Amino acid sequence: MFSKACEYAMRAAVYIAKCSMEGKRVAVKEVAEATDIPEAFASKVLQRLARAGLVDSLRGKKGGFSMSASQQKRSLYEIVTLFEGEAYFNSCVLGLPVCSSQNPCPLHYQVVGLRDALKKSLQQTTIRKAATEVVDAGARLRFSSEDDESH
Amino acid sequence: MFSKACEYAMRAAVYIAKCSMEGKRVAVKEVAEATDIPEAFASKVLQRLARAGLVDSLRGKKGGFSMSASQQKRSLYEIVTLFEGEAYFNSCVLGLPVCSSQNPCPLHYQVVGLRDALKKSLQQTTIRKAATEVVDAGARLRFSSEDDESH
DNA sequence: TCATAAAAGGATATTTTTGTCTTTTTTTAA
DNA sequence: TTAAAAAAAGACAAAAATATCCTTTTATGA
Ligand code: FES
Ligand code: FES
Repeated sequence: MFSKACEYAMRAAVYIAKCSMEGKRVAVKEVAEATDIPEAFASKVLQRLARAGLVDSLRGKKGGFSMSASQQKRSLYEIVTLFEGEAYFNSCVLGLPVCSSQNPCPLHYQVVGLRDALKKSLQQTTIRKAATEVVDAGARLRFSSEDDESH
Repeated sequence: MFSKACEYAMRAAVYIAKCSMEGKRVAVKEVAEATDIPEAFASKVLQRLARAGLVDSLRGKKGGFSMSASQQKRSLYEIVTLFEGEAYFNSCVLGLPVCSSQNPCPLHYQVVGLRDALKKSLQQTTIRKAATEVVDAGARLRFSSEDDESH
């Protein structure tokens, strides 16, 4: 459905939002561990999110990543289009170069509604909302997030 | 959404079904042209469909690909799982190793319904039905399928 | 000032996907 | 029986995605 990079970006963003809600800035290393992303890859993904203005980054000792309130209000849709391309939710399921009701593929009317519903769902889901799911409902960002608490 | 191979497989299968409905066996070359798939790649994809029993293939002069009535009744879902793996419609959108209501990710309840709807839709859509769309409603399997008629 | 911690950036490596080419096998029909 | 046409099979090539490593820049605080 989504590329690894995109999945990683969503998991990482939600984790950073969660931390920011708790007033905590986080380093790549912690994000990577908390979300089960290879650390070096997480670094790349976060760079990209930072360049796109979806997260703030601060270099140097005591640096790390954080999200302001307004950044937390951005939608998961923005992350997906950043990593999958703007066209993602307008592309033909059968891979035809354009998707349109004028020239539909045989699956067009079957799936176009579902595709739009997914798009809307992601547009309406803020990063903050997803982070709240983690805090309030115990939703996971890695297989055994319980492991975090051990020390 | 789907890999190229999977998109190609669906387009090719629908085209072969259409031809078989017209009582015509088709060669890779024609399938490739009619569906805008690189010919050599189409050959690989069709081999795989044939090994899976979703299409019949006949070697030699006057050979080619065809689909029996029962093959035409197979669903597009079968093609997708063949190329994307059985787990495709049960996988976590955020890439977690398992998707379950027990251990949901923060998007689980948002998307699980849509994912299941897509699954059902593909399960209920036979290859024949998609081919009928092409014949009856003029649905496309390549950008300008009108070009076929020129000679 | 200097050691340390952290992100940024760049180069490289690995794996997967996509795509191509060549040879072999099978079938048909002249 | 032989030439031609077609799929099957295998090897190879190119591109993209994923992953890792190393160096540079920036900030902090001792
Ligand atoms: S044309 Fe294929 S999904 Fe719209
Ligand atoms: S757990 Fe992520 S979609 Fe079900």
